[in-house]
Amino acid sequence: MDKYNPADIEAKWQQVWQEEGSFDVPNPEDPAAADRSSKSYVLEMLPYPSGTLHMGHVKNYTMGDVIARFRSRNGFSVFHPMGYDAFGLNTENVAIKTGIHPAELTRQNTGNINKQLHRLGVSIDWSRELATCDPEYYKWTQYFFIRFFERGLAYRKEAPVNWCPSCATVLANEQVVQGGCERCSTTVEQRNLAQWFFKITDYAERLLGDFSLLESWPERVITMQRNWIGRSEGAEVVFRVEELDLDIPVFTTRPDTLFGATFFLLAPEHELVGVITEGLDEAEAVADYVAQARQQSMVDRAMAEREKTGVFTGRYATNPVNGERIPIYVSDYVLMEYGTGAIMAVPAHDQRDFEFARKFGIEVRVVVSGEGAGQGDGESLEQAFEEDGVLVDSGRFDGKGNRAAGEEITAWLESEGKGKAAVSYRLRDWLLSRQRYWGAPIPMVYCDKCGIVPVPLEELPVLLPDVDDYAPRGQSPIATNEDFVNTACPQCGGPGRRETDTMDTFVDSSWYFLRYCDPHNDDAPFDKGVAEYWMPVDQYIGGVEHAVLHLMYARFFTKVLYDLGLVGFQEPFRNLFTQGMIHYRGAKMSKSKGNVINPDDHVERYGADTLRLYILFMGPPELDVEWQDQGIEGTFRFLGRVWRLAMEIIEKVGENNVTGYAHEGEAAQALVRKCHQTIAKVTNDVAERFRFNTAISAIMELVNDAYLAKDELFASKEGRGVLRFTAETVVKLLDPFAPHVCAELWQRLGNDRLWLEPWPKADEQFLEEESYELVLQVNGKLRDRVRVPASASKEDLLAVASGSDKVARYTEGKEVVKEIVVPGKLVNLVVK
RNA sequence: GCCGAAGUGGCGGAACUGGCAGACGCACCGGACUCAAAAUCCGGCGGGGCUCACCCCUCGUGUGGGUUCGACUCCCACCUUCGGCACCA
Repeated sequence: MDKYNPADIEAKWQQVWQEEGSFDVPNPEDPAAADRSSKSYVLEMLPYPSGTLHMGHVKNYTMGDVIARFRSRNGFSVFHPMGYDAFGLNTENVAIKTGIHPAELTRQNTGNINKQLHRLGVSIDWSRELATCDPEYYKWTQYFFIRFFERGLAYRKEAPVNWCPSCATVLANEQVVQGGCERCSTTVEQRNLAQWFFKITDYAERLLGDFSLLESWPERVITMQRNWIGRSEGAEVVFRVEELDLDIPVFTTRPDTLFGATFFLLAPEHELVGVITEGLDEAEAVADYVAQARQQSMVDRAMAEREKTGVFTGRYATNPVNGERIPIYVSDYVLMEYGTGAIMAVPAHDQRDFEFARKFGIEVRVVVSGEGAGQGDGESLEQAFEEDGVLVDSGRFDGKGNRAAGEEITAWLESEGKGKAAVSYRLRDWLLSRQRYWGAPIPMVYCDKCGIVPVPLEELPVLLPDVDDYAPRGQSPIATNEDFVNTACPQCGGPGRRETDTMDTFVDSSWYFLRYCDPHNDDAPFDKGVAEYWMPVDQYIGGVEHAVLHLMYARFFTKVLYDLGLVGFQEPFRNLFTQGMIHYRGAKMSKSKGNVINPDDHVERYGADTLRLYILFMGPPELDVEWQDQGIEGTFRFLGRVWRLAMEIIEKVGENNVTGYAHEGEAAQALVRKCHQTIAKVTNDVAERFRFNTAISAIMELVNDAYLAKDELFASKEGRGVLRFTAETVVKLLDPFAPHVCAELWQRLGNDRLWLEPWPKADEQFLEEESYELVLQVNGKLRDRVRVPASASKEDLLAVASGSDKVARYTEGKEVVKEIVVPGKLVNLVVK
């Protein structure tokens, strides 16, 4: 008997798949007329080519491959493409260090990943492979940028932005994690810079509302996006500055507390700070405070525990509900980026305002009275009362519930022209310009006469020029390339200067799933009809770390494309699965912790099939799991066991000995039944639940049963038929997980291409057992088990129960007060 | 502080709709094969107790309560771990 030798087997089948293009799917001739019901777009998040794949990638692509292969064998036309998120800082930083051109590094890295994916046996349509750094790709990224610009969805403005001093570039809000840079953790600084933004805030409402269009997304991802968008309902209320002809609007979620406003606050960056203090004695102190506030980092400013600071402006505002004059202060706990940058302060009912008022000796006036802490006056209050209650000291709204009163007050203000209901979002616009080299150039030209002018669409792509030095200096390295920078204004033909910033790589990855549909199209980013045919992605798989980054950006992009009439759907990913991470030695794998496991080593030692199988067998795919060095040994042993079982059957049964299967005899019948039960379980686990770990364990059980029964079964003709059927079933079921060894065994069993073979179907008649083990309980405690025929009636079961000696031992001399009979399961006698 | 997920043998995990807790795998122990070892095949493997190899009893799914004939599963409170948000008005 040949030994199980994964190296030979895997190379052999990978070559077949590559030469035959086994997983390539052509676009339909007439996409509009084509039947979409049998297509399935299976997609894993595309890799960033930073050298080699790590275990997280292996898990990601193996899971996707199992689903793709499973669906394919279930009759779906599976669309399973692959590409590379090839622009970006990692590559650029390596380029700076080594002096090798980023394009060359990318070529090496993508080539390497391509090889690794082939070695893992992932079933991909390689004819659609793409890299986002190819001009044929980023041409269309630039094209979208211009279309966004024309719609007013891409704009340039000067604003305080996040600056990472280590990466020497600005970052989007989503890329700042706990005050640090997402990539390098360096503390992010605030700088006032002119930058390009996408107006994602215009889509806040749709990004929230369209969750209803999704079929199956993890609840926590939706929650994370909800939190990130941070929608708050409330009111915009206008306060008038005394003596000046100035109205300042504020946003509040608590219009019910308006009568308790005892002061007014402006953010230090508020444009009216200078205006209202002009000519006053307080002007200097205010200016000092503002300057101080500006120097603070965003992290420091965002600390909730910090003591409140502020300064009086010398001006007063008029409260629109009661005409009261309240002092205007400037304080850094008011954020310019949220709401209107100004707030009304109600110290009795907002903890932050309360702290400020106590420090500055401002009146605390209770206007909502509630249970417990809500009793008492402002003087005795120890902290703000933020709960619901009844309004007091609020004019004609006294005695009303605060929630309802809030709505009435808002309506009243609206009729007076002093306010209106309003919604505010935490979400900020997406800052997409980067002062770095390795990205798609922003296709814009600055002209002294015409201003900002987009490059004409027919002149795209704006190619990324070569430079000598990629080191970041606060502006993109391409700014030093005069040939690139100097150009003619597309509008007036006069001298113009090109934009030298490049795009955030998240722009590139916001539409790649569309390009796969039509990757070689030179005339358009994609053919609308073809995209309509394949899209949306039926199953998207990736890491949860992209919950508010890639996944939200891609949703936004798709909605804009929908509005532009380029696609007919509003959500790109119908179903999302987020995989858990693989930990090693108690921590997530990272180079800095030195606990990285290289997949290549394991492929070399055990083969791709073993690695794939182990990674899925470790635990439920959505949970974080711990890599165990000895664990993989077990899966390798299992594949060896499968191999020996199949080979023994091939040798002893012969290729065409018995084609069907009979099931005379108890052992034969039991094994046939087990085969069908396993088919049913594996099918359900893979299709409905993505529970690959239990699917694999079910196959292991079948193999174990076959080992125990085989010596007896080899003796008879029926037995041999059953064994052949068992071997074929195991191979068919294991194929999505371990495709190479299964393809090989399938061939040795005398068949052809396994990946074209229909998925097996469980025969109902074998699923039902003829008898089962009935559990007998007394007062809910297990006392006996008895085998009973499946057809037994409730009465029969009761009779069995009372016939049991063990049960009798516990019911003796007691009164049976209740009999619970669950056919198929148990009988429970309740006694007193 | 708010929101969410998770806590089961020595370990990873199973038990899908409340019904035999611990499937499957790892580790460990024993047996077969062998001159021997490895590999392989077979068996055992939560704790405690007993008239201790057979059988039987009892406790046991983070902690404390509750609902139920019956709870790993449902409800309440708490503890721990992980993740998200957090001076967002």
